[in-house]
Amino acid sequence: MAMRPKSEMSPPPSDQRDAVIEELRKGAQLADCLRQQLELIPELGRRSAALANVSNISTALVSSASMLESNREQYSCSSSDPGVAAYAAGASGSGGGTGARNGAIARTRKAKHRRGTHGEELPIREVLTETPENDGFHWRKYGEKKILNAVFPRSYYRCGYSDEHRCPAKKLVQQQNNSDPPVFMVTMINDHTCSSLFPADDQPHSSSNSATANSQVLDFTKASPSSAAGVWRLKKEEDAGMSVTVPSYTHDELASYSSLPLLSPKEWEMEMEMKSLFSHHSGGGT
DNA sequence: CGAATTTGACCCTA
DNA sequence: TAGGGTCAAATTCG
Repeated sequence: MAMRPKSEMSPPPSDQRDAVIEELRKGAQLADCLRQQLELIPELGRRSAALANVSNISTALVSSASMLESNREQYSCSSSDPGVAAYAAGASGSGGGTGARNGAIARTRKAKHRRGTHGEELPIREVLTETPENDGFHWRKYGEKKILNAVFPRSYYRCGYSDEHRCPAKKLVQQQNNSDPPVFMVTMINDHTCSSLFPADDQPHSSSNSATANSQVLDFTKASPSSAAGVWRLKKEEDAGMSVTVPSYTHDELASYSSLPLLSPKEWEMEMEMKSLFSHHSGGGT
């Protein structure tokens, strides 16, 4: 959204884009079928890992489709005012539905604020997710702030390896609504420079149980119950001996949560990683 | 006991 | 001056 000026984007022809969207949808449906099959795996650890992977694939596909759709809407819309888009985002963004206009203002101001010390643009990605922690990285919370016109506080995380590896990656997590499960807006700031520096067995919390081969995906690092509902839900399900199913959603489901484009490039990257993983040793683990 | 989280204060920007 | 972002001491947790 705030990644590049629209003028720099060169959208594919609409019919071609529709075809791509259709293919992505099919992929998401197939992933869903695969997930149902994976539910039958008896071993909890394996099943959890596989389900998480499939869910990531599904989410990536859905997000990509919605991203394309969102672009189509942008190009078909004559408005070039970024504030209009920000307003649309804020209108459904703040859970109580209050203060949409002010929310838009805050967002605009924030976007300006998020620059490097020398005024350079920071790489920012916004992702809607039910599992804000489930992105495969180790995060350390360094702050929480009640945001004006937002029902829920915003949590501030930085890469857990920011000190050791000088990783500049940061993440802002804000709960969007009070639905079950709640949806979080995750804003990623800066890319990880440490991602290749910590193998699975280097993770401080080996919560990856038996699924060590995929533990980068399953690195549910600790987080406060108040700010990471996804985590407590996962833990709850584990405690109850249930399968850990990271939820995936259809575009319509996600669209009902927010009108924001559902960007998840990180998950896209993860999917690419997984594809290469599967191609190297199909089956991954054992 | 070390690591992670919480939380109020402080700083910076618009 | 208001509001968002960060720091750091205190607290909690494993």
